[in-house]
Amino acid sequence: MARGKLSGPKGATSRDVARAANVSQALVSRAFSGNGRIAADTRQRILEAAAEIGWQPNALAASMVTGDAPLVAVITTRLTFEWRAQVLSHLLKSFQESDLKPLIFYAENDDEVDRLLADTITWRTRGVIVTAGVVNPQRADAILSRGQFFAALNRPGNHGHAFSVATDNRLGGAMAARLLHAEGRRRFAVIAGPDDSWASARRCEGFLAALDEAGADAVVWNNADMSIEAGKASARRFLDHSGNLRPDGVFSTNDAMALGFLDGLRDQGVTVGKDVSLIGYDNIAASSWTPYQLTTFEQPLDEMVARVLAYIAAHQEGKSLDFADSLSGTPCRLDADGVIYCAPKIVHRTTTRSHS
Amino acid sequence: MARGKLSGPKGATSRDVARAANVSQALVSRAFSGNGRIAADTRQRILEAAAEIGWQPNALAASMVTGDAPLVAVITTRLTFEWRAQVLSHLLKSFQESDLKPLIFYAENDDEVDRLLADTITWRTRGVIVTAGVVNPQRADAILSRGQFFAALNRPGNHGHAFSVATDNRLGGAMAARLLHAEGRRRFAVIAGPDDSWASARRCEGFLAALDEAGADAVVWNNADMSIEAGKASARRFLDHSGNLRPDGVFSTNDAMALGFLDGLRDQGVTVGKDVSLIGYDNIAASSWTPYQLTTFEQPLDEMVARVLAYIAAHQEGKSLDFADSLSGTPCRLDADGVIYCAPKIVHRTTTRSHS
DNA sequence: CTGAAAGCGCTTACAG
DNA sequence: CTGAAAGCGCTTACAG
Repeated sequence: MARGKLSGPKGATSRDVARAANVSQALVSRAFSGNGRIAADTRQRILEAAAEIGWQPNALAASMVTGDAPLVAVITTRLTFEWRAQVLSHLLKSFQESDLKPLIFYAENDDEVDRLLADTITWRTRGVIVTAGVVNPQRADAILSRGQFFAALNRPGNHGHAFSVATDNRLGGAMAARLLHAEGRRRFAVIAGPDDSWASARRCEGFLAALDEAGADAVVWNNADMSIEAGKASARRFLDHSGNLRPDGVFSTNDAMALGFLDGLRDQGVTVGKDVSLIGYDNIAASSWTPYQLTTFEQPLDEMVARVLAYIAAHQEGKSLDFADSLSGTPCRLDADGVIYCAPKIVHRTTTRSHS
Repeated sequence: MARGKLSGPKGATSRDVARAANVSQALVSRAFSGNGRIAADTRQRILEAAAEIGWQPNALAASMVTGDAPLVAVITTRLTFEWRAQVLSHLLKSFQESDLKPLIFYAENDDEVDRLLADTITWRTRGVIVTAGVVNPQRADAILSRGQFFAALNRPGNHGHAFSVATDNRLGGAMAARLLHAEGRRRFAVIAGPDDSWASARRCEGFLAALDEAGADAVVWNNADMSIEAGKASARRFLDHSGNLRPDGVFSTNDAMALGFLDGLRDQGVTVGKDVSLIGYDNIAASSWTPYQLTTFEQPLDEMVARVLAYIAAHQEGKSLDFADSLSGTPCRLDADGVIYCAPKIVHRTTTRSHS
C-alpha cells in the first residue's frame, strides 16, 4: 500500500548512541569526525552502536557549531533547453564528487533571479552559482561581503570580486565568420536571439567584427526566443529573398535555432552545405542526428565547471585563485571584463563545406 | 577583476540586529517569523535595522530548534535524456512554489543510488524523492521509520508505506497495441530497453498482453540503453527482414529509440506511417520536429508531480493521504502494487495512419 | 584516551 | 507587548 505514513520515533541523537556504547557524547562526535584522539576499539564500538540505532551526525547541527555547511546555492531555470540541462548535470556531478550539496533555487523567468539571490542568504551556503538570469552587482556585492563566494556561469559576474567563466562567445562568432569566409561565402546572415541575451549578443558581435575585418557584413535576424520555431521563422526570412540574393553563409547563435532553420529549409530546393553553409553553437545532441548533421561549436563545459569548482575550493581554503597560473597553458584567458573565457571547439559536420 | 575574494566580517546575528534596533533578541525572531505578539512599529524598526545590516534569519539555526527544515532530498542522475531533465525541471518548479528547498543527490549510475539514499539522512530533510535507480526496500524502511517521507517517481516504491506515482506504462503499451491493431497492422515488433528497466519492461508487457488478447504477438528487440543509437540498431534488424516479412507495427518504449529508428530507416525505401506504423513514448521535444513527427505518448508529468507534492504536504501535516478521495475523477488509479498509475495521453502525428 | 562544559544562532514557552 | 532563559544537537577547546 502506498497509503499513509509511519510517524516514526523522535530522531535519535548522538547522546542515544553514547548511551548505547557506554561512552560520552563527545566521543561519538570524534568517532564520526575523525577529529581528536579516540581508541580504535572505542571507535568501533560507537560505530556499531550508531549503525544499530540508525544514527548519523546531524549535518545541520554540526554546521551550527563549525559555522560552515558544505552547501552551495545554485540558481537555475527551466531545463527546456538541452544546454541548460547539460550545465546543471555537470555541476551536480562535480558537486557530488566534491561532497558539496547543491541547494537549488529555481527561477521561472529572469526577473525572479535577483529575488532568489536574496533568498539564498538565509541558508548560509558557502556561496552561490548563477546559471540563469542577469547578475545584479549590488546583490553580488552583498553576497561577497558576507564572505560567501559568487560565481556566474556563462554570464558576466558584474562585480570586481565575482568569479565568472564562459565560453569565448566572441571568439566562436569570429571563428564562424572566418570559416564561412574561407569557404568562399560572401553574403552573410546571423540568426540571433534577443539583444539582451548576453551570450547570443557576444557571439553575434564576434561574427560581425571578424566579417568586418574581412571587408564583409551581415544581416542580423533577431528572435525573441532562441527556439526551433525561431529558426523556422528565420528560414522563412531566408526564403523571402529570391535565389541569388539569399545569404550563403549563416551563423546561428545557438543550435536550436539552427536546427529549426534546417527544418524550415527542407523541401524548398535549398541544399545546406552546398547552396548555403550553416554553423550553430552548443553542439546539443540533436545536432549530430541524421537529419541535421550540423557544424557547430562545442562549449568546453568540463573545463568551465572544473574552473568553478577550483574557485570554490580556493575560496574554502581562504585563498584567492591565481588566475595567471591556473590559466597558462589552457585555452582560457582572463578578459578585462573580469570573465574567464574558454575557447569553444568547432565540430565539423555536413552543413559546411569544410568538414574535415 | 575576477581576482581574489573578499573575506567579509563574521556574519551578523539576530543579536546584532537586536542591538541596532534596541530591542531584545527574541523580538527580532518574532519580527521575522510572525509568531508571538509584537507591536507594528517595533517590528518595522527591526525590519529596517535588519535590512541595514543585511541580516536574515539563519535557516539552519532555526531548523535546529524547530526540528524541521523545509528541505527535500532528490535523487537524480545524468540529465542526458530529455525526459529526466523535464522531470527534474517540473519538480524544481513545484518546490520553489511550495517554499521547499531541494538538496540534490546525483548518482552517476543506478548502483550508487542506495548509497546516496543512506547519505541523505545526515541532512535531516523532510524526506526523499527518488527519480533514478532502484529502491532498496530496507533503505526505504529506514527512511520512513525516522518519520521522513519517501516518494518514488516513475518507479515502484518497493515498500508498503512508500509513495509511488508513475505513468500507466502497461496501459500505454496496451493502447499502442490496440491502435496499431485497429490500423490493420498484423506483424508487430517492440523496440525495448533492457529487461531491468522497469518502465520499458512494463510498457512492453502491456503491449504484448493487449496483442495477445487480439490473438497476435510481437518480436521484442531489447537494447542495452534506450538511445538514438539503439533505435538505429533496431532499424537494421528491421531491414534485415525482406520486404513482406518486416513488421508493420512497431512500438518503441521511449522516444529516443523511436527517433533513432526513424533515422535508421531514412533513404531505405520505407515510408513510415504507410509501410509501417511507429509509436514512441515520452513525447520529447524532438518528436514533434519536422523530420520526425512521431506519434507518441505524453506522460502526465504535471499530474504526477502535483501528486508527489500533495503527498509531501499531507506528510508535513501529519496526515495520511486519502487516495480513494484524491484519485476519484482523475485519470489515475491506485494499483495493488502500491503505485499510483496515471494514464498517458496519445499524441497523434504522422508515423501512424490514424492521426486525427 | 576520555569526559564535562561551553557555545553555535536561533525559537519558544514562561514571566512580567 | 517585551525580555530573560532554556534548549535544539552537535563540535571543540580544556582538563584530567
